[in-house]
Amino acid sequence: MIDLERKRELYRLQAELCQTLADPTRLELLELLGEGPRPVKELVRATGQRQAKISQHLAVMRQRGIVVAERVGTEMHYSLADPRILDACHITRQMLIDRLRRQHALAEVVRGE
Amino acid sequence: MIDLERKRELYRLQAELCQTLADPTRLELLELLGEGPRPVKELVRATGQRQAKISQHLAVMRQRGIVVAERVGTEMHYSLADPRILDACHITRQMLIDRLRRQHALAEVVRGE
DNA sequence: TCCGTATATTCGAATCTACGAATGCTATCA
DNA sequence: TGATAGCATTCGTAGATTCGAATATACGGA
Repeated sequence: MIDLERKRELYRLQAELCQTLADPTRLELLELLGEGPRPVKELVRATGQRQAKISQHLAVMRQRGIVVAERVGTEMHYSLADPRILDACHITRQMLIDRLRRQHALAEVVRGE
Repeated sequence: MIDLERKRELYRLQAELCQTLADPTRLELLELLGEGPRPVKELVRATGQRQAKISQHLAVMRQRGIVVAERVGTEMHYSLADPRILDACHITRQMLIDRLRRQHALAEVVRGE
């Protein structure tokens, strides 16, 4: 690779992005936002978490450019900055589901012996 | 969703997987392993990092089932447990590259004024 | 069996992260 | 101009993470 520094910098940014995805609440929020823009109130309701917590997580994702916010009257509407983030999430999720299935199948075999 | 608990547990596991990806060295290792199984020595050489550091990161990924290790004579050969992990990485990376490009284009416009 | 190469583990310090609690800000409406 | 609803921010703390340094383990060859 010609520019090693640039490559390393990209890995650093990518790690930062992954770090932002590394929280169950944030993953749930992203899924919710996948269905379209949503006010904070609705996200709080759907997740059942405290308002401050949701707001903190939204702030993290906003700072990292994963979601964008827009004021609509008295509400703040959040949406995905780039829907491709969901593609990545769905791949990792499918990997997990497949792994769980394999483990389950293995457990069946062991149980049957 | 019928089983909210199961959904939450999946988000937890998914967050754990993302957490494992949230390190530049580990991302670099995954890319290297994408080209095929590699001995630790080679990974140390390619990254230019200390051996202990590489071994620690490999241990983390091994424990989380992202890579698998096999002894070959005196060496340990590591490989990807599921190549789909690279698909997810490439999506996030492409998102970053596109974002950087947009920022660059915007900088050009500003500079030209 | 002793040695060297290859790899793994342990430990401690520095740094980061998520959460609850409390508080602040802003727009609408009476 | 309060008052209220909706949301953001700050702060303190418990727990997690990363790294280097040191040390341990495993295997093949002499």
